[in-house]
Amino acid sequence: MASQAVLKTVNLKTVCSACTLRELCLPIGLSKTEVEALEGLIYQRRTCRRGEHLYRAGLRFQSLYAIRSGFFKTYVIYEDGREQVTGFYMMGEIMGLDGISSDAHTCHAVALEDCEICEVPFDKLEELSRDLPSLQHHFHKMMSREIVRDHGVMLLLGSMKAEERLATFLLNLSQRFQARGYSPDTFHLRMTREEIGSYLGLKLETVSRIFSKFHEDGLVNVQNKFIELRNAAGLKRLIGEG
Amino acid sequence: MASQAVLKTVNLKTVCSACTLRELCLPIGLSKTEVEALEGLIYQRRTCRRGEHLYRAGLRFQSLYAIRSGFFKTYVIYEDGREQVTGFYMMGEIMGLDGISSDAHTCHAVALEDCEICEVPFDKLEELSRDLPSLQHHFHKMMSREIVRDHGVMLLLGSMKAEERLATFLLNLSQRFQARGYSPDTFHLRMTREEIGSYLGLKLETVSRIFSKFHEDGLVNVQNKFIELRNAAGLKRLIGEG
DNA sequence: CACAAGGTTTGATCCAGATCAAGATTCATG
DNA sequence: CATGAATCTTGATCTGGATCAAACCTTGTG
Repeated sequence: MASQAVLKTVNLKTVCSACTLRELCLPIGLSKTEVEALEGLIYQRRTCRRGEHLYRAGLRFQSLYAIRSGFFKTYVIYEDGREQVTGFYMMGEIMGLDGISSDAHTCHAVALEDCEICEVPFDKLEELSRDLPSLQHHFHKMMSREIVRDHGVMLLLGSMKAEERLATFLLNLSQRFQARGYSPDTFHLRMTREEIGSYLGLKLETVSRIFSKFHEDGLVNVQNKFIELRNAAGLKRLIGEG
Repeated sequence: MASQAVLKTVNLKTVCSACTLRELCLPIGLSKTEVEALEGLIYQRRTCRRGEHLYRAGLRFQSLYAIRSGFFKTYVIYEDGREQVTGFYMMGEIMGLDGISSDAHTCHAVALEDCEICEVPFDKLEELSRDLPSLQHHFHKMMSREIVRDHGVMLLLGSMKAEERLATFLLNLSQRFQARGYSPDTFHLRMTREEIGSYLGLKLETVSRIFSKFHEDGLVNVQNKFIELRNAAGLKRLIGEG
C-alpha cells in the first residue's frame, strides 16, 4: 500500500531549548539545565516523507517520536484487514506510547505529509527521568493525557451521532491548531474523507455528506481539504455545548 | 443516582508479597526487597460497597487504586447527561491512571459489587519508582497497556458490528477471568445489559437480543447474569479469528 | 500538458440497530 | 414473603447511516 519506510537521518544538532515547540512537547515545564539534559538524549532528527511509515505494528519498540513538523495518522489493522485509524498527531505531540506495553509497536504510524521528527530512545528517557522528577512527572502526564484522549474518542464513537462526531473532530483540530499559534478557523485537512471516517466510525460518503450539510448550514466552508470554520459556536451547539 | 461514597478504612497490614494477585498487579516482576518497598507505600486498604463511588470526575487526583477483589466500572458523563462506560475493572487491575494528566479524576468509578481496594499514593509511587527501575518500567508498561486496550475498544466501536462487539466482550472477560485462575467458561456478569450496551456502543435491547441469539445458536448459555461459554471457537470465528 | 489514479460528491436504495411498547423476571426491602 | 422497583426479553416499527452506483474533481507523473 504505502511506500517502503526509508527514513533519512538529518542529524542536525537538535536543540530543544531553541525549539518553538518546547512549551508543547516533552520539555514542558523543565528548567534550562533540565532541558539541556533532555537534548542530550535525542538520538537523531529524521525526516519522514509523505506516505512513509515511521513504524509498524509488530516492530521492536525502542523509541518515542516527537513531531517537529508535519502530520501523522496511527492505525491498527484487524485480522481480516479492517483498518481503524486510532489517532492523528501533529507537531509537539508524542507518538509510540502504545509500544511500551509489550516492547513492540502495536499500531502503524504513517506520515500524511513530509514530516520532521525527533527520536527519543525510551530507555534513555526512563534513565533520565529517574534523575529529573519534573521530567518524570511530565512524562506520566503525557501518557495519562493519551488515555484521557482515548476516553473522549470512546465517548464519541459510543454515543454520538454522525454530525456530532464530525463537529467534535473539527473543533478538536481547531483547538490544536490554535494552541500551536495557527489560525483556529482556517486549516488544511491532511487526511482523506476515508481516514476521517475510519477515525470517527463513519463511511467516507457520510463524512462527505455532512461536510456538505455543514457548508449549506453556514457552519463551515469546505473546499476539498481546505476548511474554514464560519460558526464555531454553531458547531459547539450541535454537540450540546453552549 | 448512586449512594454517597462512604469509604471504610480497613487498615489491615497490606502485604503485597502475600497477595495472590502479585503476578498481575503492580508488584509484577519485582524482587522480594522491591516488593517490600512497594508495600511500604500503600496508604490503606479500603472496602467499597456495591454502588459506592471510589472517585468521581473532577475530584483531586492523589492515588491510584489496585483492586484486590470485586468489580468496577468507569464512565464519563457528557454535558447533556449522556453516559459512556469507558471500562470494567477487576482484581489485579489498576484504576485512576486518567487522573494523572490534570491532577483531577476525569471519569467516575463505581463498584458493581462489594470490593476491596489498595490505595497507592501517586507521589509516593513516583518517588519510589525513581529508585526502582524495574518498578518504573513496569508502571510505564501498565499505562501503555491501558492505551493499547483503549485502541482495541476504538477498533471495536469504530468498525465492528453488534454481534462482533458482544463476542469480543465475552471473550475478553473470559480471558481475564482465566488469567486470575477462574473458569474461562463460566462466570457472572456484574454489570447490567445497559452498562454492557454503553460500553459497546449499543442499546440494551440490542445486547439482550444478541444474547438470545447466541443462546439459540449454542454459543453461550445465558441465564440472566450467569454466562456459560459453550463454543468459544464459534465466538472467535464470529469476529474473524480462527 | 495530458491522462491515469486516487479522492470526492451526490443520488437511490437498503438494512442493522434504534426506538417504542408491553410483559415477564429478578431483586431489594419492610 | 409480599410488594414495588429494577432489569430483562421480545415484538413491531422506524430511521440514520451503510451500501451501491455514477459522475466529477484533483493531483501527481511521464
